[in-house]
Amino acid sequence: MSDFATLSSVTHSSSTLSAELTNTLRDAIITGEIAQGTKLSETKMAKEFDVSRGPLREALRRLEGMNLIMHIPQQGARVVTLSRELILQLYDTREALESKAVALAAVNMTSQEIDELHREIDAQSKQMRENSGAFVPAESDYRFHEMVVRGSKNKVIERALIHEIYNLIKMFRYQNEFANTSSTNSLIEHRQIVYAIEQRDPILAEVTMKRHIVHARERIERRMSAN
Amino acid sequence: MSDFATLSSVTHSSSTLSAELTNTLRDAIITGEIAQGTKLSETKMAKEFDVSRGPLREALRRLEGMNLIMHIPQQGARVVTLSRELILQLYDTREALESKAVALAAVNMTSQEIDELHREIDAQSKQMRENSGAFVPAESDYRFHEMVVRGSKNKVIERALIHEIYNLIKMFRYQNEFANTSSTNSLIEHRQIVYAIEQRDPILAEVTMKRHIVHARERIERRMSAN
DNA sequence: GAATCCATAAATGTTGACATTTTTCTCAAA
DNA sequence: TTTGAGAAAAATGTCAACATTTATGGATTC
Repeated sequence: MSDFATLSSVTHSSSTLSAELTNTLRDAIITGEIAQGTKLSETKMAKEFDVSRGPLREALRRLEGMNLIMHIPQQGARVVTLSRELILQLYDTREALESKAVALAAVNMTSQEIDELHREIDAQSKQMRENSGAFVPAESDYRFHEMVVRGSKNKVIERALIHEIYNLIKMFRYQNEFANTSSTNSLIEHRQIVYAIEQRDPILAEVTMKRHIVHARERIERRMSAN
Repeated sequence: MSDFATLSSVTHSSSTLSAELTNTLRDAIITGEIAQGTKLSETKMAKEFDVSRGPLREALRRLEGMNLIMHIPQQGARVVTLSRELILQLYDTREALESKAVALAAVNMTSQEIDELHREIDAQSKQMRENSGAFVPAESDYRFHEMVVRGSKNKVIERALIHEIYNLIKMFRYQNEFANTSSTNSLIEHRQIVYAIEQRDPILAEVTMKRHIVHARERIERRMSAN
């Protein structure tokens, strides 16, 4: 555990202390600064972050809602452990939600939003030409997928993915280099997805997205030994 | 609002006060005892339930994670309002998640679990023959769908549905008689779903479940005027 | 009569202390 | 050495009071 109060200084100020703590702890968990499986002692953390236990406990309840920690009454909270099983289940869930999201996006996105998608994958293309390494940068990949999800205009799907799935996937990718967004294939698939949206073809969009995520899942399953 | 502490006496005791409060408030919101859009005043509720604001606030953070309330910093929490838009988005989300769940269930369910599914729909069949009213009882319908979801063995999908989707759908159905599980068609569709699982045919199971939920969605969309 | 400002009231955010449960450590006995 | 009981320590659960922000209401002005 050591001293994970270090990140707190960098955190942008939110409206309430509890909300700030939530963001700080979320980031510390995603990056692994607080390791998987760590017991989150309220008393120790309250001292480290120099806050009282009230707001801290509220932040823990929120992180529980994000699937980032598990809480057992009378025993406390632990950071989630990313087992091979959980990762694959996350990708199955993502496949279901995000393929539906892109089908809706094909109907509901504005042409302006589609333009933004183009700009994002053009940037990806440029970065991959410049850097010899054939990887879509993680941040850009997240932006792309979040733009699609927001384009669905479905707040329930949006919240489920962004609030409860993506954080865990980010955590996994941040802490496992081999999980990174991979080859030029991803960029090609991104182009296919945008094409389907542009054609206002929800079925094509859904199939294309499904394949994109299944590919990612397969890549991960292959590279992951037992865990 | 009036006196929504009445239900608290019926609540089964959980391990912590905060967890009890969460369940009590969840039920009160689902039944409409606390009406949609109601401002949830911490001070008033603390008095009514005779608890301090600490555990109450933690319960509110959890209900927020269940999509049952919305919280605005420095302003407080309100019970969610079930707009026509939100209901349809819930059903779209459910369609995506539950059709994936049943596909997984077709692969992962034990034959013992499938037997339980049979018992449940047999009970539904019996109840519909006895009561002239051609409705699948809501509680039995929930049990059926939850058994399927658990059968997927995917904890992420299970939590998303049970924790964040079903509560809102229960709330909608409880507060709108017209939203009830409808005709004999539902029972037939349940039988088709069990058949597909029994055949270990994930694709058939997925298509069948998707149709089942789309039908429910269409029924609701028809019966709902603007909102 | 409507709008604005200020004082008051009330609500949310935060804190530190108390209560109860769980964990840890010590010491004795098998 | 290992096991078990019991006391001590530490952790989680809960409460009541304080701080700060937001909402309310009446008086004043236009």
